[in-house]
Formats: sequence, C-alpha cells, structure tokens
Amino acid sequence: MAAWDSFIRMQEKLIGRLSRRVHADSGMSASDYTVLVKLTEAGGRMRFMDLVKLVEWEKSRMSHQVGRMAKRGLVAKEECPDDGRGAFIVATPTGYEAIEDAAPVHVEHVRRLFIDALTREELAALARISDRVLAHMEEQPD
Amino acid sequence: MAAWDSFIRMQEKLIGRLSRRVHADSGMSASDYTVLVKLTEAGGRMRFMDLVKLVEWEKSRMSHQVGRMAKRGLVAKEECPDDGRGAFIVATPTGYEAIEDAAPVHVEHVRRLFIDALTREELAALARISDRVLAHMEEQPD
DNA sequence: CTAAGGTAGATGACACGTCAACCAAATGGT
DNA sequence: ACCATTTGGTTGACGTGTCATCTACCTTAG
Repeated sequence: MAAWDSFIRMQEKLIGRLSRRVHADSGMSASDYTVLVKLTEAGGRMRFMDLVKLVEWEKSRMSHQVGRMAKRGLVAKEECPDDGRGAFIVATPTGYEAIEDAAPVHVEHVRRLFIDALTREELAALARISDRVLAHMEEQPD
Repeated sequence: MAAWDSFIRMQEKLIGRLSRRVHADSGMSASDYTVLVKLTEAGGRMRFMDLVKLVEWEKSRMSHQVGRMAKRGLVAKEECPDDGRGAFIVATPTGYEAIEDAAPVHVEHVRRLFIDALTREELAALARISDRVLAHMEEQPD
C-alpha cells in the first residue's frame, strides 16, 4: 500500500505538470496533443472509429474532442463514401504545424522530468511492471 | 520512451477503471473519496487550507470540491473564530458513513487490479522509482 | 495608527470527460 | 423482401478542473 501511495502521488504530479506544460507552450490541451500525435503517426487521415480504438478512448469522448478540434481548425471531418454513417478525421495543415511545433518540446519535458530521473535499469523495470499490470487488468472482470 | 508509453497506458487504464468502480459502487466520485479519506484520517475536522496542503490540490479546486460535497451533505463548512476569513471543513455523519462503506471495497479493488499483479519485489521497485521521480521533480524548475 | 502587502477562500467562465439516450445506415437471418 | 440487431457516430446534461480575478481579513514596517 505504501507503493500504491507513492505511485499515485507521482503519477498525479507528473501528469499534471506535463499537461500544464504542453498547454502553456503550445496552447493545445493534452488531449489535443494525443489525438494529433496518433492521427499524424497514422498518416493524417483515418476513420473515426479506428481513431477511437487506436487511442483507446470512449467514442463519445472522441466525438466531443474532434468536434472541438475541428472548431479550432486542427482537424477536419469528411464523410465516407463507402459507409453512409462513417466519417474520416483528417489532420489539417494547421494541425500538422501545431504538432510539429509541440512534439519536440513535449518530448524534452518528458525526458527532463521523467527519464532523467531514472537509470536505464529502472526504466526497464518500470516498463516491465507497467506491462504486467496491464496484462493482469485484461484478465480481470470489469 | 517505450517505458514512458507503457507507463502512460497503464496509468490511464488503471486510474480510469478504479475511479469508475468507486463511483459505481459508492455513488461518490474519486475526488469525493480522496477528500473524505484525508479529512477523516486527520480527525474529521480541519482548516480549509490545511486540507488543501494535505491533499496537494489547488485551493480553487478544493473550494469547488467542498462546495459540491457540502451541497450533497458529505461535509459541512464552519466559520473560524480565530480568523475571520477562515473556514473549518467538517466531515458529517453522512460523510463518515460514506467512506466507511466505500473504503474497504476500494482497497479491495486496488489489491485486485494492482497489488496482485506484482511481486513483493516489483512493488518495492515501483515505490522506489516513484519516490525518485517525485524527488527529481521537486528540484526541477516548473 | 496606517498604508502595503500577504493570506484565506469564493467565484465565474470555460474546457474537458462520462453517461445515457439517440439516430441513421449497414448487416444478417428468415 | 423484411424485420431485428449491430455498428458508426452525435448529442445533451451534468460533474469536474483550471485560470484569472475578487473580496475580506490579517500582518507588519514605519
């Protein structure tokens, strides 16, 4: 339980600090950043539901999110000829520019706040631990 | 960076799942839970700002939070005789009942989803890693 | 005693996440 | 051909978090 407390504290501070940073230096929220990273990594254009599965969010969250991002011009929605219900989400030039500006700065913060705090062995251990927890959760109900 | 990705994924899934659970089986939000745990651990009555420091939140967040909790009857606000600006936050009987019901169930979920996934050594390693990251963050600007 | 600055806490505007309900188009069985 | 189910995606209400701003009270230097 001490481990749990430390983990929680660390995780809250770290995530909080990083998302405040990304917002401060790019004007984007952490969610904007995540979506743009995944979307552009995947070619800058994908079906809505594929994006949902890739990012592992609920579809309603993604729907609100892309709605807001579209309003700000970071992405656009196109309708899908093959499936009358479907939608493509496309990263706009503005979106590309935003992510290309933000990514290196963000990576730098991750390195500074997180990676630099740990040795190579500790990073490996943490990766292993995280994967084990993930795997264990998969096979747990609910 | 692989370690970072695993960590982020794990942490998101785990926190998401736990807070959905606590809300589902107690009707309280994760924030309600946190506040009540800390408050009752500290005797069930403390100055607002002490609570803010204990939980390590921004005061405005806490202000909104206790406002909502007061509206639901989980805590009450009393004014402070020594300091005209001050407020005491007090856990009501309803509040006590709520965490006393919720806490064991929540602890059980933490054990099931997190602690049981790891060996004693892994837990110790994770605690050490978390503390190192926390300590490292303290001495980093911003 | 008074003015300057600090501290306690509240508030309003806004972005975000969740849940449940919803609609429309696709699919599959009879 | 037809109805039932599933899938893709949206919507609205509501609770939550952040930021900036505000007020009231306290403290302390002069």
